[in-house]
Amino acid sequence: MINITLPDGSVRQFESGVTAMDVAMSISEGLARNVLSAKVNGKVMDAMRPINADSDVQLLTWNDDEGKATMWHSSAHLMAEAVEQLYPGVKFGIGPDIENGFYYDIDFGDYNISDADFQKIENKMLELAREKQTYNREEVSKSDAKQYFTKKGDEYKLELIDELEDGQITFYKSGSFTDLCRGPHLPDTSPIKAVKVLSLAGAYWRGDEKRKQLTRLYGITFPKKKELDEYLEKLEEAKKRDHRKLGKELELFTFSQNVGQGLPLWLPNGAMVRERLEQFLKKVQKDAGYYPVITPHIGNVNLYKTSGHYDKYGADSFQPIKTPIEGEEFFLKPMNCPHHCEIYKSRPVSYKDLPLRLAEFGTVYRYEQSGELHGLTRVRGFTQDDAHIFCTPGQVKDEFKAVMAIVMKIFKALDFKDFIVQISLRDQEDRSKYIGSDENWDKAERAIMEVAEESGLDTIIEYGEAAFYGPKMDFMVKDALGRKWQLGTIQVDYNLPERFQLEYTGSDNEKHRPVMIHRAPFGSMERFVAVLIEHTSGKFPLWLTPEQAIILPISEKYQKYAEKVLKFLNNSEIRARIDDRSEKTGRKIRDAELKRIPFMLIVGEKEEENNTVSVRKQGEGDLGSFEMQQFVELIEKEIETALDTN
RNA sequence: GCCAUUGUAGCUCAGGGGUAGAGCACUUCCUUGGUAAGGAAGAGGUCAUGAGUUCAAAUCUCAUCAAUGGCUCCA
Repeated sequence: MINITLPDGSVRQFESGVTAMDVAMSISEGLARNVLSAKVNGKVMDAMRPINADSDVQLLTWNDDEGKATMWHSSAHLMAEAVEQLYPGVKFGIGPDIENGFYYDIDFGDYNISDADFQKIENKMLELAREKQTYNREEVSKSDAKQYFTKKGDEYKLELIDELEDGQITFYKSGSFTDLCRGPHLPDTSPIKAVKVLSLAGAYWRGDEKRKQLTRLYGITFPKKKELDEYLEKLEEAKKRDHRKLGKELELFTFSQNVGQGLPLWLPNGAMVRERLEQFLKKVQKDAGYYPVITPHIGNVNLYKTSGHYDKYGADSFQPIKTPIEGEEFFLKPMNCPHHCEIYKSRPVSYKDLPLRLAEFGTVYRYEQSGELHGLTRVRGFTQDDAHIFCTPGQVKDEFKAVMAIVMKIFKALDFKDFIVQISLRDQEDRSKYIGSDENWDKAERAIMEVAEESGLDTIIEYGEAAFYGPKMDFMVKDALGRKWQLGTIQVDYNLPERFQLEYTGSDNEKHRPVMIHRAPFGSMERFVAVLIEHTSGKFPLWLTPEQAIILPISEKYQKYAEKVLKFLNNSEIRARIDDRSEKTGRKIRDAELKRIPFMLIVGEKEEENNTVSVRKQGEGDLGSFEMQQFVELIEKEIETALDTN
């Protein structure tokens, strides 16, 4: 007999070889029906795997993330089986579960699959799922595994097997499909009641663009049809918050083929939002001891040879522009740091001048691959809220912390709560991607790790994500569709000061090398505004929004009074306008609501008599009657609360 | 850059080898209306661009450009 400990601490005795499913059955049949897999001593495995020793067992259902993962991974196998039956001879890459569903990378050979095939695949999957196919685990020797896939002619699986150790290889069979797989899987296909093949995309085998491109089929499954419908509806809702859609509707920005791909044109509304963000940060930076600088949009090629950008990115940049007579070459600047280094060098620096903080909203141009461009989040010309802090090695930590405080201040002012702090370090295996000595890198990485530790923020570490000149701390947020984007970034750099031979005179009267901190709290104005649009679905905070209030006269008779109200608001620095169209009030309200104007001031006979305004808040409705000064105070208070970041 | 899909009025979209369609937006007129669409009339398009097939191309073919979903990349 063995002891099985359940999550509530209770212990039950079973014969050795009991399965998690048996355990579930002993509790209730209903529970057993919902079990997808089980966590045994912290490891997720098949509910049908025998347990031979005392163990902690947690039964996993659709309510557990791991349970969902099991279901989706099994669904990937089901989709593969359906595809194999419909298109015999296809070969399979990998088919994992992902955050929302699963995918399978498939080599369809000559067949040109398109989304017209989805329905057919879905129907086949449902048909197979109804057969209640069991997922059978089988341990196989390396040679048997290779023999199976050699016979099948699946070179992708053979490549995967080659990298596995003999004795560690398992197959899972379900219906007519056998896959090389670690598991775990569902007991059988019966929980899969609703399926959707979502999209298809090319995906390089093993993520290597030099290798063959397979077709990646994305899908998702649910135990209930209703849940699938809800999921699809949620996706539709998310699309409504897409910044590209809202950017058009609210007239924030646009693109023109005549200007060029990835080169955003900011419309007046968008420019107003962006300018206010810039003003906000400028004030914060002024208080934090930054000096503004301004540098040109191009720089001599030699500047980038010095910085190392030329070697690293020269071939993948917009190519240099040349002077007609001398033939001198200039790059559109892809970064502001080389220019700022030259500013540092413009005069001798004493340790008393440090930290020197040079800030610039610098527009940079990068040649991004055409397939990568995406609304305002990935563009070819964008403005960084850049600054470079030159300091002594001893000042690095305090400066780094001060920058983090600025990032937090901004996130708080804009109510960004959902962000990930990522520490991006060197690739542990391949160091050829980086410039600078190991010693400098170690110093920089250590500094960031220490600051992160002391900050108490939850951080994740990603190896291989560092910039080529130094490690960084990135602030990541998700967009409406769950895609992750990097916004703010703070980078510690010992390398560029060396390349540019930056120096300061210390108190010992000797020359020393400063350390550079690159930082951009917003990251890029374009990307930040994009994410802000999606997070607020276009309802910008009151202090940012282009129009804070709109005055809606009930009829032309109250136009004069409306003008009086407007004048009062303008004198109080409130951005407002009158909707003087010959439309009914209901219509004016509807249009203002759709334009996300925070406050609607309805004025008619009543208001004119009492010298008041009727206030309606966007998305909330009627707030009642206010005196003008009262309304101004309402707005001022809301802004003050939002910007009170201390 | 690669794979797939798409490109018709300012926007959202229907249509489809034989004279270009709708709703909204826009303009004018009527209406002066109290918390999410008042009414009428009008104007607006080389059907992304270029070539080819055809008596005839917005429609079929090819190329180019751009957009969308991914992959790779991201200083």
